[in-house]
Amino acid sequence: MTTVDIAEKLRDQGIRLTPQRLAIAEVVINSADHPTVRDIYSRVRDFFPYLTVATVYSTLSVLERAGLVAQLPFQKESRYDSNNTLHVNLVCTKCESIVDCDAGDNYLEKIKDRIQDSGLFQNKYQRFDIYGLCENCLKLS
Amino acid sequence: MTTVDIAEKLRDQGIRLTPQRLAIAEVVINSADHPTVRDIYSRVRDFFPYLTVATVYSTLSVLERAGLVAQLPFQKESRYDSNNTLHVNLVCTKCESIVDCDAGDNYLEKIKDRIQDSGLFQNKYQRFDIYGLCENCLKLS
DNA sequence: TTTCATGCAAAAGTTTTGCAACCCC
DNA sequence: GGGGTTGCAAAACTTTTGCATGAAA
Repeated sequence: MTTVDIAEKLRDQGIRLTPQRLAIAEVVINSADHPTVRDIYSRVRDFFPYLTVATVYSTLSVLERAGLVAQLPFQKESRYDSNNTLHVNLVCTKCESIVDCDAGDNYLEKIKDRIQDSGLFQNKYQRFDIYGLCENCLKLS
Repeated sequence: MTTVDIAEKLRDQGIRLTPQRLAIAEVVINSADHPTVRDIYSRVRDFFPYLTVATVYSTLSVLERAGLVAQLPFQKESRYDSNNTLHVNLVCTKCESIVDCDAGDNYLEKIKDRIQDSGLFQNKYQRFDIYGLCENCLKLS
């Protein structure tokens, strides 16, 4: 996604536009590796040497409330996902890589629909992780 | 599950049996509310006043490695799940309750099978959370 | 007897908070 | 100009670690 598109998205959501925010949003949205806060901090810091982690945390919570990114808490630290479609995260327990994966046949939609239709719960968003070994770690073992 | 059954399970897994471990395992396995470490600590402490949180953490990691419980990291703190079947966690964003739910039609099994069959990933275990409003919070709103 | 768990204390690491200066709208 | 954001520092909290004592096998 281009810088201009991201700026427009932020404005659409009523988020005040600052250079730091734009840079942070750009890094998270254009990273497919589900970066940690330290990853994001480190990548954005190349452009804003005075940036602090507090600003990164603050911005990420703004982006999350706007629905642009999702926080994925893990045991050690959170990862961030900018894919807001219904998908599965394939989490490698060895190298800690995370890859998005389509579940196929609209299975996830069907599960959510059924729960919604029961009237016992009102769905907002979801997280589906499958833990195991990624292709690369499989080869190495 | 009875104390005797739990003791047997621990022994089967080669876990050294201590009164503290048995009590912690019993609390987690017989709690359907997905307790936090502090919840577990507080419940077991009634019986073992000298118990420390370090022991609770240590025991939980042993139980997790044995596959008896699953850790669910959240933003604030982890919750513990003793349901090792393929299910969905309905997580209320208002009252923070977590209720297990069957997905129906073996959808989860089908999704996992497809990923496994692709040969690109080797499944171990999974976590599927749906966030939203629980029945009770829906009524109150 | 040997090995491992417990309790206690301290450390580590992530995330949050408070506040003054500054920038966006 | 007004209100929200940044940067800096410190605090809060969960989780981990080290080590001596004590209990399980």
